[in-house]
Amino acid sequence: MQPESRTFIEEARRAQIIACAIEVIAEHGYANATMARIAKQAKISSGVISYHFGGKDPLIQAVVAEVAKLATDLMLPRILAQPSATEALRAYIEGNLEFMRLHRKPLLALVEIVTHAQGGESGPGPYAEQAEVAITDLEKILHWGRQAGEFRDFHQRTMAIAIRGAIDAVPGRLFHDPDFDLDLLTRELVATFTIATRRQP
Amino acid sequence: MQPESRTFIEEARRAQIIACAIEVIAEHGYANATMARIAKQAKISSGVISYHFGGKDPLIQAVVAEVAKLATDLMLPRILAQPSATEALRAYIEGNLEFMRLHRKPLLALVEIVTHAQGGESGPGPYAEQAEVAITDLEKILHWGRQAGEFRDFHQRTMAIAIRGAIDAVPGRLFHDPDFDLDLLTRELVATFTIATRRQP
DNA sequence: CGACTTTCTGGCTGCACATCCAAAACTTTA
DNA sequence: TAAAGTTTTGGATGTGCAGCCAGAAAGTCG
Repeated sequence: MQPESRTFIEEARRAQIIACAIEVIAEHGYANATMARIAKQAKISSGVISYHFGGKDPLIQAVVAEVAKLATDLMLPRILAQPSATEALRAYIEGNLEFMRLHRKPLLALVEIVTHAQGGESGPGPYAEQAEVAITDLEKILHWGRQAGEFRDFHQRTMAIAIRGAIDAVPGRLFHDPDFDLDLLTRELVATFTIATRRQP
Repeated sequence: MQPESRTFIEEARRAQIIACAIEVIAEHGYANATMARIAKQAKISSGVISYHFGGKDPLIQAVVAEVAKLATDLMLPRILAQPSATEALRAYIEGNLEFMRLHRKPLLALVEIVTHAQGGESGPGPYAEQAEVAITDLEKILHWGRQAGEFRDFHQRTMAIAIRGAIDAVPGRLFHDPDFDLDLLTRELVATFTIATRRQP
């Protein structure tokens, strides 16, 4: 069913259920996020979720789409506005960490889903592609900097993996230590990778 | 029951079951690693596992202990043998990636367990401490380099998080892309963090 | 107001799983 | 070899879950 053809009630319910799913997953972890629990959070019967989404998997997918949209909307414009690759890299790192500050719970929910969800058997997992895209996008910035002569001669893919790895490690820290100094962390990460990528004297 | 007081059969069974658990978890993922499946892999009845380990949780703990021991035995001597912090950091990164090469399956199993296991509710999770220790150990190397004047003036904890994040991102890549060039990755990661940490001219 | 559609409820069903257990098979001891 | 101990089997039990459905409630339109 397309968004345009949805009732007002339909839209409201979907939004409410997605919000409650995010809340429950972020607070109690993916494994404890049962249909019943999400329904209880929304103060509705669990059948309603099946009615509007068709099952648990589609609901989870909707949550992922929602959070991914939030993140893209926040970060993409910032990155594209930069005049140089060095500044784009800075904006990339800052944007990621800013998102963690502004949307803690949605981010935690996303991380829970991406790390815990799996589509039967050892296969790539349903969100491997998402991770791959994140790496490739970052590689584009690095490529830009290499072309422009701003960066030193490193292996793009490895550098992309290192940077994303460092960023992806933050939610876990944030989760277990809420008093984490994100500003400090942001400054230090930007400094570290600016030094690590720049053309050496 | 202490290791010394265990029968020959007891020891053999425990080792066999742990090996099979590693195999199953690494090949099929934590979620698909049921008692029945591990038992089938070992060609025994599932009751035997309960008999020797007392349940699933203790088995998983035993697996973690086993792999952690493997890793420590490989890496610690290498790191302690280095004459400078810079070389210790190199040995740390190389040791970690060498471990991934030599013990792919045990490592995958460990990662699966650490990311998927959880002890009810949102609490710290049973292996949060393990991760914390890994960070703290790395901080010791960084502290050494700072004291010795080899490294620049960065925030130790953030740098430790970045380095571990980069290393921890590798298993995921390795898992979905077995033809990954680990040698290249190792060289590049060492180069990147050597540059990122060294005293700037 | 009625017919009709959309939305919701609460409980039922079936499945996958860890755990438990009684008895069988095996091993050690005397 | 018999008795006592250990190990293994295979199935029974109970739990927690997603999905399903019959009917109730709420909303819409002539």
